[in-house]
Amino acid sequence: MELLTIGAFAKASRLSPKALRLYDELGLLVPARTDPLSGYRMYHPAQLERARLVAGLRRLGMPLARIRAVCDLEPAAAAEGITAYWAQAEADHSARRALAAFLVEQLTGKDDHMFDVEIRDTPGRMVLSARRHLTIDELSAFGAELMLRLGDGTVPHLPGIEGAPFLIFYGEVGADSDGPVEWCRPVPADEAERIAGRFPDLELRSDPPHREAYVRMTKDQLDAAGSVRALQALATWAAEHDLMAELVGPPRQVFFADMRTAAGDTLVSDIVGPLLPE
Amino acid sequence: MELLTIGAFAKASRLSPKALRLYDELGLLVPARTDPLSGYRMYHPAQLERARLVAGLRRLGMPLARIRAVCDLEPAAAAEGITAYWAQAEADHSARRALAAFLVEQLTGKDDHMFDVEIRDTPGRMVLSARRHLTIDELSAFGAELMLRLGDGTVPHLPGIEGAPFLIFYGEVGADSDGPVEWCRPVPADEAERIAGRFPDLELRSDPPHREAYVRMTKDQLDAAGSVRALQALATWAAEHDLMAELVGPPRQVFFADMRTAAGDTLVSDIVGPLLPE
DNA sequence: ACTTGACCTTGCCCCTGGGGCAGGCCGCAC
DNA sequence: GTGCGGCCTGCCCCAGGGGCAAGGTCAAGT
Repeated sequence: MELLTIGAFAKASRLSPKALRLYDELGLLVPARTDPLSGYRMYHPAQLERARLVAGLRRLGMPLARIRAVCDLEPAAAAEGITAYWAQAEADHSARRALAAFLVEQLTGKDDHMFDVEIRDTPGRMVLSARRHLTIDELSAFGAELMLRLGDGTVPHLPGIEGAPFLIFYGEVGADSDGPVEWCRPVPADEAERIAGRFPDLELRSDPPHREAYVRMTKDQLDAAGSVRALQALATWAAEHDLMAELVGPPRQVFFADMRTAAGDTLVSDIVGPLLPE
Repeated sequence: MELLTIGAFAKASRLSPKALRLYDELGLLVPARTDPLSGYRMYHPAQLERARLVAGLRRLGMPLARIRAVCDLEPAAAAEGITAYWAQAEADHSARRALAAFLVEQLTGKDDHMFDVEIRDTPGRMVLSARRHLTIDELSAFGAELMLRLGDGTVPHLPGIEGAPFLIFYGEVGADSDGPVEWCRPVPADEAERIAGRFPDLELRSDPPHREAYVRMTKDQLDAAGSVRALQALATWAAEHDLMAELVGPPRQVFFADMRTAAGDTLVSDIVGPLLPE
């Protein structure tokens, strides 16, 4: 039951001596004894268990700092830590899988539809809004519930496109990224205070007037890939028209038709890039 | 249709200016024009397409060198390149998934069976061997075919464990790693030449005498996780007995029972770590 | 004509997780 | 003693940028 030199321990643990020196320096896997004169590191065979765990976690791609945290837990908690890490890794991987499919589809040119970008001036108006962290799955459910509560019979709406409810994407929204997003429902200015009193969980604020570029989308186009392509079309359009500096603020999505009852090829929503006013 | 500054192009492509400068330097995405006096980089809107492809591939984790190769292909070939890259990423990911499950299982202690390590001296003998690159799926099929050709009725075998066919793992073997491995079938020395003449695709060589440590495994234990744990047990044993320096050479697996007909709890195979003789 | 502020440039150091090498000890066998 | 192999520290290197500093540019406002 003697101690092992770094080389022998490296062989037994399938870690490199270099890595073992690094882990020593970081306090992640400290040799049982270090000769004060020669500096030789000596490891105890019982340290193999931890060394193998470290090696395994590194092969999973876990950063050393997190490995240290996991290793300092009891086995059951460590297992949970690994499970949690791996769940995140799975989520990241499936996001990348979707991206890979998107890129391949773009390149094979299966969907070379060009979006038409339009421009319009949107007046300032009061909105009732709710800001949340939501993934893409929760997004439409939350929106539907909100629009039900704020339906035409309950709350009067402004005429035209500026009366349509919209969504502001302050951050990326995907299967595992969650915004934040803000659902907004325009309300007539003269009744805004009264209406807001009936919805204490919603914020009343004003959305300033601005110009905006938008792409009109059918219901079928409104999947994740379609939204990305619409946003790209907006950016391309702005770049071509020397308007990138004016393209400011988080993107929006305006819903002007009922998503549940619309046919697939019906225009239902605008993907919007706010521009500086004039 | 003016040119864009690096900042505007960065916004439109969702790449950072820093990354764009790097890609310029690497020749991956060279600005349409670089002012020779000021050094200002100016990008054409049409370059957005390539920039977005680069950004997407980076998000997939593809290295810049490979991105350059992919981007310089025609779209169809580039799509194939991405598909190939992603297939590898999927394979890596599922290997890591298996490892994560293994580590969690180890920590939750569901299988805390301790292997007994034994030691024996194996005499030198002649072997007929075939060396191949095989994944874990192909391994047993190839072995079964070989053993059928070299069955007892066809080729005489040595008595005892040293007559059993064995496998040498020169490299890791998994779902996506493929060795190489070498199947070996011991043959009597005095008939070796004659037998070898009948199998021109097999190599006749001598396996030198050596001492070896081994773990005896039941059929049920012989999955990937079990083999890993057996190899770990060998290394732990060697470490505890101050024999790491003697534990040399690639690991082996000796098959002394018929894998197809054996019951799950029958001892069928030894996982072997060759030691230096004496 | 100036100033101001936003934007751009290069250059440097930082990060992770090591690999590889140089120069210098250590320890063991002969 | 004298190799030889193993071990030590220290240094530079990699990808793929982030961040900051010092300084040049550009366009708009005064």
